[in-house]
Amino acid sequence: MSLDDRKSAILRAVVMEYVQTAQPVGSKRVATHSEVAVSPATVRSELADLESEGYLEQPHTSAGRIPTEKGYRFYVDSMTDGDAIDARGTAQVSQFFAAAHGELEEMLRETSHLLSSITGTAAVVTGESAPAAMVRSVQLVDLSATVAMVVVVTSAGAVVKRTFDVSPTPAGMADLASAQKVLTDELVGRPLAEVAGHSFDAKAPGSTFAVLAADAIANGADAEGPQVYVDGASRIAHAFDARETIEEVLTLLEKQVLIVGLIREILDSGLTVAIGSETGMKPLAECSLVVAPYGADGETAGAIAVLGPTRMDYAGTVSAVSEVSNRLSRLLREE
Amino acid sequence: MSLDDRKSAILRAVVMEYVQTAQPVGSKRVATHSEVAVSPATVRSELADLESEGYLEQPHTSAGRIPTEKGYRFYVDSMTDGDAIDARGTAQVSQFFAAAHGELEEMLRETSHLLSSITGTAAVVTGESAPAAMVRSVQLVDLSATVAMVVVVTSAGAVVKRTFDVSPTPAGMADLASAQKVLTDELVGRPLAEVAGHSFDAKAPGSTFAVLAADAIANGADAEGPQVYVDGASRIAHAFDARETIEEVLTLLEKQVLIVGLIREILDSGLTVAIGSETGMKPLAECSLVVAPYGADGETAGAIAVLGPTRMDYAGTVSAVSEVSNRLSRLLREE
DNA sequence: ACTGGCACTCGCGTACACTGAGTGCCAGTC
DNA sequence: GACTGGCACTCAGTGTACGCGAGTGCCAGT
Repeated sequence: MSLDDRKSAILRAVVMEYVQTAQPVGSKRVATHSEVAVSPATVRSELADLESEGYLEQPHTSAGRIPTEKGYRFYVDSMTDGDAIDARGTAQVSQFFAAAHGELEEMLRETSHLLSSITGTAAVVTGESAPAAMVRSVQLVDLSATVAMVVVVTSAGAVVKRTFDVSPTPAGMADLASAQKVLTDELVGRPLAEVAGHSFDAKAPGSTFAVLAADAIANGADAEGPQVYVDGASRIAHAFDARETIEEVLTLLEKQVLIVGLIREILDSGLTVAIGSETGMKPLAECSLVVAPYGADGETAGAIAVLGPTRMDYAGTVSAVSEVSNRLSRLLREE
Repeated sequence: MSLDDRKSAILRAVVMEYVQTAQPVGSKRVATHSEVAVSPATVRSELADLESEGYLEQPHTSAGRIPTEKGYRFYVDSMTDGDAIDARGTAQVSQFFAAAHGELEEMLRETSHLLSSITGTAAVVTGESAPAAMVRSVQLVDLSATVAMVVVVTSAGAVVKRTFDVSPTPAGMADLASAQKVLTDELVGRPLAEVAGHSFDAKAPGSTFAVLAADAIANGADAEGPQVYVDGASRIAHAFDARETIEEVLTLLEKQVLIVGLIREILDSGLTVAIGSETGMKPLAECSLVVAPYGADGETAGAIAVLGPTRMDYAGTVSAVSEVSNRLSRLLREE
């Protein structure tokens, strides 16, 4: 099934040319602007073969060829690391991570911005999914006579907070304090996910409060899910001409439904490229998604992804995503 | 300067018709589809007057009229509360606030979603700007040997967190605890803004830590600014046909530069409608912005806003924004 | 003061021819 | 046998011409 060298070179040339110009590319162009040293007529014959094998298609008879999904897929699979060299982007990434400061959430937000600006399209970064983290600290704060708030700090430095109604039980500051002690004693060091199932000693002072607080946190952790940072959504408007497509893609980004599939995608494999229908989402028929996990010590902390048109610079994007994912992982490891 | 009754009625009819159909409206249409009971010829004469006075314009000679900014402005100024009746929207708002639960940030996020879905365009909600809030609780958490985190809960239930490097001072858990006591004693009840200028008693145990933590918080509060929730950005793609416009507006929403001007806008006045160039931003030449403050007890906690095309349903949008702002304020007051 | 009528203006859609990029195929060459 | 130049063919895109129709401004009549 693999193509001979010349076909492969021609296909790669077509993809690269099309990505750059957004115009169907013809035999003459390939013959001139690539390392393939044959005449247009020969190229034409090869192009016809590639088309019949499904790697290319013609918008109409008298036009050049554009890659099909299969064509892109071949191109991506045949990419070597040599394609990835992009000094400007790498420098930008290095600079960014050198200047990175402590706040994780803030940094993830900025990471999405970085990725978007390097790749020139939309970027998505997901944060650590809450349930996996350990409880490091629990604190109760009374906000009013009837409402209190429980604040949990996790091992990753994330904060989960949740208000709850204390009116059912006659409240007092002392109860709050003892409830906090109960919570601290029993929950610190355990995974956040276990808070839901934890049973408290009903006799301990303040345990009624503690239960309320734990319930609140458990509900909150379920409801919230992982943090998601999106940047460069506006660049989607640049990539397509059909307003309808733009709207659909933006809606998807906004709903953050995307990331569900996205996270599943990278569970086992590492850096993944999904092209068009491979994303499994109808509105993304004309999009490609480059995803990579990040995390320290084999643990996946989250994912970074770039969403762009199928007609995107795969070499540059893949190298950018890969670079960012590595640096991000290293940073987490050092902390 | 005010228009006579008939001119006014005709102008209003043109605006409403144009908002609905997006087509330039001609004399015949006005004569038929409105309460103005005169012949098209008469309407034509009036339209010509309105045009020469700058309320309307013609895309080209043989087309109908569309409102100018001045025309929209007149329409908005002449709106009465009677225009605002929209049972469906009101019901939706009521239902939303009846089901509202405690978490402020979460609720503001959902509020932006609500506004966007009622009005069918983009919505922006800003949260309380941090510096104004009171410190309700301070807690220190050690994350690693060299990094600690300070978590401040404010009176509004917001959480400000910040990591800082403790390596300069030989650390110990005991110091952390006493630093926390110092911070709690000295800061609770004060505005967050004053944390920056606060001077600690250098002799107290843990005061070195306390200073580091306070600095971290002060820096963080400066850097972060108010929370901003944007929803329905994708709907912008629906409103314009020029990809360029879409991209510019989306970029603006993304950069959140918008909200700076927006907040200034509503400082003194209450609910405000800014039409086209009135927004003071070039990319918003074809947009209008409906802004209202919300907050309890005369204190402005934040702003809610809707951003749509100049050709928008002002009556419906204004009533929705006004309704949401009122309900939100009431909710805050009750807490 | 309003109205009907009329000549006029233009954007828009259709029709049509022309151009040019690109193709497939074939005969000729190395 | 593989490659190439040449040729006829296809067809999107562009420009021009033209009729249609919506809408206008103006004017004379009520």
